[in-house]
Amino acid sequence: MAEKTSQTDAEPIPPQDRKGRAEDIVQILRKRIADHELPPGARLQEVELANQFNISRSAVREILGTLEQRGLITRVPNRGAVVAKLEFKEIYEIFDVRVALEGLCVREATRRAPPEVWLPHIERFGDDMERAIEKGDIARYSDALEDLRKETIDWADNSHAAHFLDLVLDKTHLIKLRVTLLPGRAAAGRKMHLEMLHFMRSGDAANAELTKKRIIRSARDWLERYRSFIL
Amino acid sequence: MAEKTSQTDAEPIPPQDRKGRAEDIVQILRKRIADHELPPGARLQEVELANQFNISRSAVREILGTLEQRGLITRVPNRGAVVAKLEFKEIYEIFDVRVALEGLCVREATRRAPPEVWLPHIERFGDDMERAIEKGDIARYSDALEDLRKETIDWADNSHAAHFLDLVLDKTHLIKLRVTLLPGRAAAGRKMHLEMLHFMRSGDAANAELTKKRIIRSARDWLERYRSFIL
DNA sequence: GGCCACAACTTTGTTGACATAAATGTTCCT
DNA sequence: AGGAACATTTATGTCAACAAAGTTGTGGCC
Repeated sequence: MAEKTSQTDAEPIPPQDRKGRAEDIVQILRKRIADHELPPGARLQEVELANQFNISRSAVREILGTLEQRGLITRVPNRGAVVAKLEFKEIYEIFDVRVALEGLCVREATRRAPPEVWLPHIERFGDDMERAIEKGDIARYSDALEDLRKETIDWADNSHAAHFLDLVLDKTHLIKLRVTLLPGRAAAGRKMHLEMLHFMRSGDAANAELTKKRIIRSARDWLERYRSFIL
Repeated sequence: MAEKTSQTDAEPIPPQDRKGRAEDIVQILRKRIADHELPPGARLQEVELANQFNISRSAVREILGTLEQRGLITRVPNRGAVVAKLEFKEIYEIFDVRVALEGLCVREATRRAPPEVWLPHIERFGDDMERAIEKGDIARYSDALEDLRKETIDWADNSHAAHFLDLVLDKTHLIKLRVTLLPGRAAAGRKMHLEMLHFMRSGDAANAELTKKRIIRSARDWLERYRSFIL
C-alpha cells in the first residue's frame, strides 16, 4: 500500500483557521458525494481523509458528523461511514418536498423581486437556447437552470426553505442531471420555464408557483417513465 | 461555586452504549431548548454538560455539533455555544415552510390513510372539545392537535418532510403554544381542524390540504396581531 | 476438504493532557 | 482616580495515545 494517500492540500497549515477549513472540506465532500465521485456505498475512512486533507482525525470526525446530519453518509458503530444510498422511495419523497418548497420560493421571489430581474433569464431561455438544445447542448440549459434557481431562492429570501432545498438537492443532484439528459426533456423544460418566467415577470405569483410545481411533477413523471435508464 | 453540577444520571455507565446515550441527550436538550427551559442566549458549557450527564467532553462536543446543525444553538469560535435566538424574520419563514410542508403531509396522509383513521380525531375535536375550550382547558386541545399532527405525518409517509418539520417545530414550539393560548384562537382552530378532518375522512385531499394551509396562515395572522404579547 | 476457534491486524471509539483564545482581574503609571 | 498593560482564569480547540470492536487470515480438528 502507498505510504500516504495524496494530499490535496499541502499549505503551511494556517494557524487557527481550522473551523473555516473544516467547513471547506464539508463542501468538497458534499460535491463529491452529490456527483457520485464518491458513489453510494463508498467507505469514508477517517485516517485516509485525515491524510488526504492534512487534518487531524478529530477534525475528520466532526466533518463526518455534519455529513451524517445532512443525510449524505450513514455511520454504523465501529464500522465507519459509507456514502448513503438513495432509496427509490426517498426520491419520490424528495420530489414532493421540492414541489412544496420550490413552489414556495418561486411564489415569494415573484412577489419580492422587481419584475425586470427576470428579463435576462427570459432572454436566456429564448430562441437561442431552443436551438442550442436541439443541437444537444444540454449543459447550457442546465447552467441557465441552475442560475435561475439560485436567483429565485435568493429573492425568495427564506433561509429555512433554502437550507432544506440545499439538503435535498445534494441527494438528487445526479438524478436531476440525468433526467435533463433524457431526449426531449430539456426542450419541454425550457418551454415550461419560459412560461413560468413570463408569469414571474408580470408579477403573477400564483401562476408562477403553479407552473413551477407542474415542472417538477413533470420531471418526476419523466423519471418514472425512464427509471430503468436512470437508476 | 458548587463542586459539581447535579448529575441527572448516575448509572453504572453502560459499556459501549455511547451512541444511543448521546442520541438521548440530544433529545433531552432539544426539548429543553424548545420549551425555553434553556432560553435563547443561554450558554451551554462543555464541562458542565459533561458532568451533568456524566459523559466525556468529546461526547458533549459531538452533541453540540448536532444541535448546531439543527439550528438550535450557535457556536462562536473559542467562546462556546449559546441557545440560538429566533429572529422575527425567521418566524415568518418558518410559517411559510410549514404551510408548504404540513400542507403536503395532510394531502398525502389523506390519500394514503383509510378514511376511518380520522374518525377518532373527528370525535375528539367535537362538541366535548368545544365545551372544554370554552372552559379554558387549552391543554386538551393542544394535546389533541399534537396527536393529530403525529398521525398525519405518520400516514403521509414522507421522511424528508417529517424531518424538516421536526427541525422547524423545535424552533417555534413555544410560539405555537402561546398562539393557541390567545383568547379565541383555540376555538377558531378547533373549528377549522374539524372542517379539515371531514375533508380527510371523505378522501378529499385537495380541500384538506387547502384547509390546513388556511389554518396555518390564520395562526400566522393571529401571531401578527398579538405579536407584542407573544414575543 | 470443510468448518470452527483463535490470533493478528485494521479501524473506530474514548479519554486525558496540552495549546490557544477570550474574559476577567490586578497593578502600576500618569 | 482613570486607564492601559499585564497576569490570571476559564473555557474551548487540538492532538496523540489507548481501548474496544470488527475483520481477515491461519491452523488444527473432525
